Amino acid sequence: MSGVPELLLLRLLARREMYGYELVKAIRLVTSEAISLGEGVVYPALHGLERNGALRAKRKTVNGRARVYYSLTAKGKRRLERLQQDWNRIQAGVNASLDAPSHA
Amino acid sequence: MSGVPELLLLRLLARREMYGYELVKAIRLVTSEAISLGEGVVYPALHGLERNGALRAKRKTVNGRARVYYSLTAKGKRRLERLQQDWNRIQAGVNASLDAPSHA
DNA sequence: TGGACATACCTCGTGCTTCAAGGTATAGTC
DNA sequence: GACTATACCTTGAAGCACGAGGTATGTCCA
Repeated sequence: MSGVPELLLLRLLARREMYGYELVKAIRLVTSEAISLGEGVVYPALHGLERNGALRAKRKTVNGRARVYYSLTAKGKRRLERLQQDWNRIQAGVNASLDAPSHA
Repeated sequence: MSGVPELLLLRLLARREMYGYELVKAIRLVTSEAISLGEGVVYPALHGLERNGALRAKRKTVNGRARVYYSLTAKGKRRLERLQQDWNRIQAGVNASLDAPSHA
């Protein structure tokens, strides 16, 4: 039903490559604290997306810190588009319910 | 994260009392097929909401058919308001992420 | 020197939600 | 007598999300 975490990750990574820890903070920031995904959600999600070919991982060391940068593959782009459609569909459905008249 | 099914059920029941089978069809109808909750989702959800005092159940027989009508309690109304706020928060967060600029 | 804090990665166990599939029974229709 | 619609329900499996924990390095300050 949800898949929101995956959608957010893919969307951010569609713009530029980022690493896990950065994504955790970026999501809090972009959503003005409305959504806060813990590391326990983000890391497993990234591994899963890499495993099924939606993401590509690249290891880099910056300031003596090991980072794992992720970027979207073609498959990941397709997946993002589909999740985005799903989200729009659900959003429309829920909002219709919230606004709906007392019903016929 | 989600709680969408619960939100939809409470929202519909806030307008008028309804029974399970009716709710299943109403959700499909109101959301133009965008969201379709099976009976395996709806019945357990209703039972759970009744158990914790958000709903009141009333048995009626109509046309020889046994129906269980549900209506909101005061507690259910409060729960609905909270879920609705959560939903708005999440919706805003996700949409902000979708629109967000490439980031600073 | 050592303590605290931020950075950066990770896993594990638990529990909740959701789903599809199946099961019962009555009423109406052909 | 068979099929469809109404109406209720449970169960088992799968997927998701979360908090709590664990490791290690760099920085800053006292």
